Amino acid sequence: MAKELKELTPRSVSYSQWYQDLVIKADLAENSAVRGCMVIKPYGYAIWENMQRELDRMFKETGHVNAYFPLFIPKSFLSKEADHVEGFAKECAVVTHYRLKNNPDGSGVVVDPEAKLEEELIVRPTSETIIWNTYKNWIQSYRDLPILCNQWANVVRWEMRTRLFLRTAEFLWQEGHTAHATREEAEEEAVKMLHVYGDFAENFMAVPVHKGVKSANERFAGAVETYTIEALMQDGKALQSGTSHFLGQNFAKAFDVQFATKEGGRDYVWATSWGVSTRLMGALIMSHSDDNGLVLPPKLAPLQVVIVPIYKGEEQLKAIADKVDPLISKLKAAGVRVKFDDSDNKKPGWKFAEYELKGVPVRLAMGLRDMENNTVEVARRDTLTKQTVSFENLDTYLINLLDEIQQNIFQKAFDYRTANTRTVETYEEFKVELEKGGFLLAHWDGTPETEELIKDETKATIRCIPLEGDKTPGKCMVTGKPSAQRVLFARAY
RNA sequence: CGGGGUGUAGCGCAGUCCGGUUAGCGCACCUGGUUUGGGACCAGGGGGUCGGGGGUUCGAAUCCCUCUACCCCGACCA
Repeated sequence: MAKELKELTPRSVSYSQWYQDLVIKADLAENSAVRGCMVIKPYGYAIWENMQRELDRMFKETGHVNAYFPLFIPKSFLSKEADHVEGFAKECAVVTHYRLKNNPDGSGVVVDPEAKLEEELIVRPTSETIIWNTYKNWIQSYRDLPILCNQWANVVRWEMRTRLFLRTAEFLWQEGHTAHATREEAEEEAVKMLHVYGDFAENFMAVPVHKGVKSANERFAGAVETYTIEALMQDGKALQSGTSHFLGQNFAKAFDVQFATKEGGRDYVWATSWGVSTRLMGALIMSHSDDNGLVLPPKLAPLQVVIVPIYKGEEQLKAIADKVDPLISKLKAAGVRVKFDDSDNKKPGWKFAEYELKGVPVRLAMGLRDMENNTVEVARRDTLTKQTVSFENLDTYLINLLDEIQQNIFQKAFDYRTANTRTVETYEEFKVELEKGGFLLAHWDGTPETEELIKDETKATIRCIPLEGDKTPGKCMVTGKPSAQRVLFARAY
């Protein structure tokens, strides 16, 4: 009975329902009173904070600094870069007034028609325009370059159809915006940040990603080149998990940002921007979790080890607490996030199920039997296995185990991706294989028309032109025209 | 924005077709007791504008209109 309350829809029944159930039941987020906007709950936010902390560290290690730019963007700014406005205009929230007043009929408040803004403000869908308008004032000479700023912010893109974390009208992200004196330096920056994202995804989220270049159709509005990391979810669909853009001089020209070169000339500044969002939460959930709940990689889990005492009466609980206390101190000193759950209003079995649902990597159970034998029961979330382990040097054992779990989770995801990445030669074969899900490596003639045709007929898109791997040329599977290398196709979120 | 579905206590649902005393059940919650190695049990208790508004009727959770939110499938996008 009670079991059904927490039970998730199995992935085999409905993957999207499973995802929805999991986000809600693991207490990560919920829908809000505002359509399309979510409330990120403390447990979900704790995971996001762990992501932020690590990414922020990586950004700073690569020379970046944080700053903050306004939420509102003058409407006129957006229209300065033609492709950019084209890409975002359809999903912008607009502020038109700055005051409310009491409705004369007493039914609450209404917008005061007299408080109309001189120029309407856009709620940022991304900040390139306001930032380049600002950078214009910061940059006079090559000596002012590079500028390597990042901001942690919220953005709004008015979406028709939303899904918790994967696509919401408002989301949290970071956006890096850099300005450089040379084309080469900006291109290097864009690629460097792509690799930072790739490292983060693989080493912290334990999500293997393909790094590559977007085709023209999929490129960021206003970019010269868009780099992407693409992950594969358990249902065989791809998820774009982070992008890094080489913006060329497009924004510098739109906002007239020029600088005095070393050689005494004048040139437009070269730019990049790059971002990852709370969508990463979706990637994390859909990469590892199972029908019992979340599976979190130890490096991002808010709680890494939970200790559940099994006892009768106060004395036994006290004895167990005294026994594990030094262990907890040692683990904490080693930086392990550990909790001793001595709450008395839930039975051990309930706690076991709950911590499984929440994806805590390691659970220890300790009762009278263990006290007598100087052992503890260690349960792994990733494999759902249990083992009785000696209490001696348990801290070292657990620290190693967390490492092993991190590795294992990555390896599982990696093997899944390998098993679901196939090379196809013909368009017929492509259509057949596509139905099985996963990534398909195929030759493409490089034209937007062919990509569009494939998308219309199969719903598959080019996720990226991989930077690594097989670079052998061939012939386009659709047109037979020359292809420089195989590209990565999939149906995507 | 099109097609379909759902909205009844904090959560999950029954009741709606065929209108009729006081709207039920499970979980959760509160009190007391017994329990504690995989979601404990007994007894007692509290909690509802039946998604909102309007209409039909002597009478509406139930019938009609309308709005709204969420979910699924499409079109569009991170």
